[in-house]
Amino acid sequence: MTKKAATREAILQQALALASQVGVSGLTIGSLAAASGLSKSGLFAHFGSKEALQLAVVLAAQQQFVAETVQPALALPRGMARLTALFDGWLVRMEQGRYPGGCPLLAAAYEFDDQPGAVREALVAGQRWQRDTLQRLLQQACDAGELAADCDVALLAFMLFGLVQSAHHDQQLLDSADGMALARRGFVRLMAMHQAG
Amino acid sequence: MTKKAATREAILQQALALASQVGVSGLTIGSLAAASGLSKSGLFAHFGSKEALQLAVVLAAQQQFVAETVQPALALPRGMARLTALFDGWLVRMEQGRYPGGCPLLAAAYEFDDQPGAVREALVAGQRWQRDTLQRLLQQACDAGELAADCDVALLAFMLFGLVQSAHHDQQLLDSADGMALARRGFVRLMAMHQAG
DNA sequence: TGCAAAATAGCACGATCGTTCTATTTTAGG
DNA sequence: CCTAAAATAGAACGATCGTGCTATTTTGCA
Repeated sequence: MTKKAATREAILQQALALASQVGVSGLTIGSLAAASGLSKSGLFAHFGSKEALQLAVVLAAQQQFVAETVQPALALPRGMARLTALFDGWLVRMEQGRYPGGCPLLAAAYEFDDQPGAVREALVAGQRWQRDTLQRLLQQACDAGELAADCDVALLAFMLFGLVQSAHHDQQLLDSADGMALARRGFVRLMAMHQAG
Repeated sequence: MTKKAATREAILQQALALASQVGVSGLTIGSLAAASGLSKSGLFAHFGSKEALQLAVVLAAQQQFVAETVQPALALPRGMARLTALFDGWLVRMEQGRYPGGCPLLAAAYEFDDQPGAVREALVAGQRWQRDTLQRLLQQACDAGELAADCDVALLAFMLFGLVQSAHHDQQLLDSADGMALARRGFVRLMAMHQAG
């Protein structure tokens, strides 16, 4: 019983690395089986369908992001400390190349935005949660008096997410690390612009 | 001789619509042939290989973007007028759903960032040009005294591109038109922040 | 340690992929 | 209008796709 879960976990790790390079929809039972050292049918039995596999991959990516980047930030005190940790952890995560071919979730958003189904639903839910989290942390910084009380948290969350996307784009397509520095400068500037007082 | 070009153009239009939904790498000779009313081999003869087809699709998308959004903006006087026209035209373009499944070029950036070849090269070149253009227009606004002389045009271009990506993301994945309004508010705020004087 | 159960392999299937070849239709120029 | 050339269709190829089915191996428990 524990073997199945362990194998499944190993498959999903391989799948995440592979999906970051060829996309979640570019994943193939055959190639993933070869990468995992399993037979096609042996791997297939773990999921039952390709869509179930894709869904499992997306959920695994989301859980890893939360566990490795969001949770550590939430351990810090509310306000700018927590907010900065989340944003910077996000950038560090992609800077260090957590996945060889870029963030699988950002890529999947583009792949599945026109493909109705469980995968798309999971991506939407994850994205909503992420945006809400960002917004909540911004609001906490306002409440703590570290950001202006009247600042537009929805807009700020929107712009911070834009910084992350631009940084990802620069790193993955343009092979330029400048994006990270630009994103950090953008963050500092946005925060300074909405400082309390 | 003119027939071939016309058919090729028609194919590429179909291909752009299709690629915006399934991605440039999700394009299939068979499905594209069916959508174009041609036979598989008839269509294939126009390009010679799948990679050549993908490259043609990307180049067509780039040319359309330049012709339909960049050129009109360049017709306006330098400075904020031209810059605003470019940014707003960009948003209007996606707001109106120029392609049914979102911008094929943004999606292709995620698909091909790990796939070396001519397609990736074309995407990189196009992206570099676009970023340079944005930066140039920002610099013109500085030179015209409409933006602060010392403002960081590289960072501003980076952030404006982030706004566009966030808006696209919200519209395509979250089915939310709010992203457009947020992007416009972000633009206004960024410009106000760097106003001269 | 032996045995039911769980996990995996092997094989086959229809479908579709990109591509090549040859035949047929359609086009444009003399 | 006729005809060489251009454009398209049709059929076939090996490969790979996702997915069933049945055997075989491996596991955990009595």
